Amino acid sequence: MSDVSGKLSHAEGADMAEAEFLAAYKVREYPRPSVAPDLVIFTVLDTDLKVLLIRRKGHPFRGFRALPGGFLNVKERPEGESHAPGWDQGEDLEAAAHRELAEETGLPEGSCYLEQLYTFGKAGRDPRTRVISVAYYALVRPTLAPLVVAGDDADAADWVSVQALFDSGEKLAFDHDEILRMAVQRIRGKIDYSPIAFDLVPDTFTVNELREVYEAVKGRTYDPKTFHRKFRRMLADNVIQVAPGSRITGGRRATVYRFNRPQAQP
Amino acid sequence: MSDVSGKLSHAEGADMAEAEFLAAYKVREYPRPSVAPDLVIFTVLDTDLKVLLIRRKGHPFRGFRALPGGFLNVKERPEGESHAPGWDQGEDLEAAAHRELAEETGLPEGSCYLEQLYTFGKAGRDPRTRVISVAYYALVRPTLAPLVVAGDDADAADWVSVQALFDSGEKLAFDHDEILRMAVQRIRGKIDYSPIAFDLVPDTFTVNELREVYEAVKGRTYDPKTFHRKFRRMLADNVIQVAPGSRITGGRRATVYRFNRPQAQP
DNA sequence: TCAATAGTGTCTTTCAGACAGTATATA
DNA sequence: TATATACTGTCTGAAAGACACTATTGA
Repeated sequence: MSDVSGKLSHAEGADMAEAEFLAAYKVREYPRPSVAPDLVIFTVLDTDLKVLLIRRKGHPFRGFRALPGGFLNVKERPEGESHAPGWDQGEDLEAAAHRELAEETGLPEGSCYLEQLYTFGKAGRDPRTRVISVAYYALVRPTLAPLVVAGDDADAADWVSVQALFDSGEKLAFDHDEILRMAVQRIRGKIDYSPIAFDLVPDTFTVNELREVYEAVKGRTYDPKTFHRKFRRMLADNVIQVAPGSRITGGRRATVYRFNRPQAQP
Repeated sequence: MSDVSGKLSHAEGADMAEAEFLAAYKVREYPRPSVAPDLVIFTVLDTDLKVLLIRRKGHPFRGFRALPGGFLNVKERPEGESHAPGWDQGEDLEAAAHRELAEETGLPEGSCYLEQLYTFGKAGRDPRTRVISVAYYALVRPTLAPLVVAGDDADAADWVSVQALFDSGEKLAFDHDEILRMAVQRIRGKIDYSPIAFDLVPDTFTVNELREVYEAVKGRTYDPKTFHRKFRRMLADNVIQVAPGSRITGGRRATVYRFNRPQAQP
């Protein structure tokens, strides 16, 4: 059940050396699906969680809003045996998601947090052809959000309030409602035990700015004092550091902080 | 970037009604990957977390252990326009995972917990052809585990101790080490805030049996009294109920309980 | 009676939510 | 000085870890 030998029978394959086997291997001719990385791109603007949506100009779901997405670039195996093994199979799935993110937002690669969400593979979810959608979610800092190209007319991308969208009952294209709901659920859960909130504030931020991000994501208020205590714990644990300078917004001068991004340990 | 119109130009598509568009739609001829549901099937036997592995009989990775898996059945669109829309695109991705699970274990569908884990899509992860692996993990009750066919010779499946496997440094086929590690990490995290432990005990169980499952999954011990308190809270919250009967294992008679599976709310 | 398991009570720490009040800036 | 924002201290309750002890059964 788990082995596939293409046009080689199992017995033949088992008696050959690996390099020989691979050189002789032919892809089975069964139909394959398209694989599409779709993106749920979030930011927080005006203490409100927003998602980047495009308006579909063609069928199907013409006129509906949709999540931006694209297709995974796959390369076929070259005919000559000389190329195998180690031939170029195309781009990594994650690289495709990063590429799409950069194309859709116009932001440089690596400027946003990106993580895989879930893979959606119901038959018929795209009426044109069989498509497996690997959904990713991305977090864009509010300082970068206004730079996102809001309307090169190929696909006019807009920041849409998630709450307003849910309240309106507007239906998205394909199964994108389901994808969006799952993404919101994911970040609401994840913000409690991982530092994703720091990818939704500017590089330096005040306590209240961080609190407002929590409130926007969770869709509820936090007691400022209780939040301050959580903040002080993070400071004590060296998760955040005091940054130079300060900020003022109508009252007392506020300390600004910086997230102490943990170094990748090798 | 996000729209695909196959062999129809964008402008043509935009001026047609949806049914017409779909009838005229032709699949673009770009290469596609295979999509493979791979399974990380866990059980707990002798207070030890086990995973079901097969031994590969053919290239590549001949002789290595691997996770069981298969391929998603995809149907191509019929040529005649009469069939569109609503033609059969093949099986749902999740259905493919359930099917594979039933095939690999010999257990009836629906007898195990199954959940999507992550999608692995590095180029070159399968040297034969481009494969996107959608990994799922499954939980098999210890009462069912011995029924799993341990050696129909196509792919001799075995319950392997996860800890022993990690300690041995044995390398699995493909990127299955990475998949297994992520699956273990997932259930270790998830057991703390969701009722997956109840899918790793018999239908009725004692407090200590449930504790042993936690210990096996988390790879650490729990203070029996502290665990008992957690258990009493679940009883108070009606998460579990006292079941008829009792069990005895060499000492005092133990009460048996049943998980009060929450009904799916419509 | 002994061994083995089942089950309970209490202390301590940690953390979150909910409360009122002080400090410092602009206008 | 008035007002808006930044920041602090304390009480309470929920839950987890770590401790010693009692209860019931089979051998």
